[in-house]
Amino acid sequence: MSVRGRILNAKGDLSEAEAKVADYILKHQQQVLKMTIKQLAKASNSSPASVIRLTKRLDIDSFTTLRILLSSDLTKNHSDPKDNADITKNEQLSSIKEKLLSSALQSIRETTDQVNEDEVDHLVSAIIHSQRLFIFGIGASYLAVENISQKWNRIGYPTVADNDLNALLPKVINAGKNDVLWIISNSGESPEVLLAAQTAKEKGVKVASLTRFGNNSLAKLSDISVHTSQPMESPNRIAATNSLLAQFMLIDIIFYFFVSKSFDKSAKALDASHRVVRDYKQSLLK
Amino acid sequence: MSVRGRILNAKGDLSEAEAKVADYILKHQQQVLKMTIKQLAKASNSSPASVIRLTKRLDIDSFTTLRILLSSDLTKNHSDPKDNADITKNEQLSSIKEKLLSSALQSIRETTDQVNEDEVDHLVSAIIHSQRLFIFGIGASYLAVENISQKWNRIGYPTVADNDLNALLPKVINAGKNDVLWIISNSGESPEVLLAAQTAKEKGVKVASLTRFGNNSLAKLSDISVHTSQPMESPNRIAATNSLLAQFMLIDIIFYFFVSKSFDKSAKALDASHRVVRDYKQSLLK
DNA sequence: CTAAAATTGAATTTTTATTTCAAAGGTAAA
DNA sequence: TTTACCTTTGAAATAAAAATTCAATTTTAG
Repeated sequence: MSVRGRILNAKGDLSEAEAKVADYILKHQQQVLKMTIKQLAKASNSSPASVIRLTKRLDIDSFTTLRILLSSDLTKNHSDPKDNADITKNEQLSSIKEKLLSSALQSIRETTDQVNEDEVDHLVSAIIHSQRLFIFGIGASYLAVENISQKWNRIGYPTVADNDLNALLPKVINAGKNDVLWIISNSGESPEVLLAAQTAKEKGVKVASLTRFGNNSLAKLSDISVHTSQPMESPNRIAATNSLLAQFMLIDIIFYFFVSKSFDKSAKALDASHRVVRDYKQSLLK
Repeated sequence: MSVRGRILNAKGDLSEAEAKVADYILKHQQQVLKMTIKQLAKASNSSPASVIRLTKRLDIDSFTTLRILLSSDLTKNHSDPKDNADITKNEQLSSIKEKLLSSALQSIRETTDQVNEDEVDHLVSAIIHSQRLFIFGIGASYLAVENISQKWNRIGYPTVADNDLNALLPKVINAGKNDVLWIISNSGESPEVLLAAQTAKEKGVKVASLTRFGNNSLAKLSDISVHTSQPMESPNRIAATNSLLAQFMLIDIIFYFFVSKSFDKSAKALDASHRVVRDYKQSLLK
């Protein structure tokens, strides 16, 4: 995993001094490459000991190794300077393409990079052992809800998808321990989704969430939480777009992991689904 | 210049001991990354002093820098050989991630690459000048329909989104020359979408389509057609997934081109939409 | 309010990088 | 052949950097 991914993943567990170092690294990756521990400690207002503690916490064996990883990351992600540029008036199509492509690639790469394997594992197990799977999300996140719903339906795990709290709550009230409610929310702060989560918890329904990275109320409330990468500082307009792609990427990863884990049942079902849809279309043509 | 390049360039000027170190580095780049000077000296049958003399001769300021350059070189030249592998039983999450990532990046890159600028231009003009925009798609493509609908709604162009022919046809029957029907279909061959296209054409409604690349009936029927890249020969299971990401990427490109072209109206509306949703959430919290 | 645990950076120790330097070997002119 | 003068080399010394220890301090839990 990349240094950036490691840092974002560990963010919650870092002490204050460690977090200062981590922030400095995120913001000055290029410079850190050429720094010694002492310099980095000074630049980030901490101490050499904290720098070392951070590297250990990131599961990197030495500061030297950290620099090597960082160098590799920077080469890999070497993204054009087009970064972070917002869309402007009367722009050329080619310029828009470049901007969107570079930020899309970055989002997708980073999201994949920082997938938390344990959480995905929990989520997949929870779904496999659940009786029913409820999925909830509003606004743009409802697209992710639909996507999840369609995918799991295709492998023989019927789901209940909602984007209306009034429709969801009665179902949740009557749900129980063997059910899972998976909530999608980019910010993790919409009152609607928080209410849904709270209600589910009170009924003993297992709550999973998919949010963007970083502290948010929904993730805190959830039993299981997975994350998309937080776009660096990409402008408002593009950010919304990237979060969708990132959500879809993450869903794909989770879905295919699920398929792989329940292969005998799921893969067969998936192939059968493709076949039945094709046959249906054939019959319509006659 | 890469470390390898530097060494080959300097080859003639190296002393015997320096050459031994240089050879060792060329043959064991990966290991050298993790070695100290002393270890490298021993492994190459020379001395620490010779190692340093070599780095200076290569015009590299320190051994630490040499390692950083080497790390970058290795990353740059490491190409991903994970093409076309399907998901199998009980696979590691990391392996699934790699497969999905590499095929996702490819789809998105290719789709962006082969955007037909003229067609996008036509489509954008048609929408700008239209009275009403109908969007239609079934199955997984309905996610793209919803995505388009939400995006244009946000900039003050209300849309009519459907995934049910029974709901769509009555609307199309009563539509006219100034309306646009945009149909999303990966294959471009579903009977439902072909029927929708035919009906619209008969009523003089302009038909746009978004399909995968290559000959397909829907594209032929359409007045305007845009394409996602045709996945090379990626296996069935992953292909479905990639086509969604590619559709979304293409939609983003078209959308932001649209925003850029109608900037004064759209950008303002977009920002206002973000604001009004935020305010609404604030009010719910009180 | 107190005891235990966690956090922190100064100081120290350990390790690594770099420089120095004397020995060894080579070369060319006398 | 001798001698003076390069060049190369690695052992040893030095300098620098990395990693650890530990006591002081803050935070947390009871």
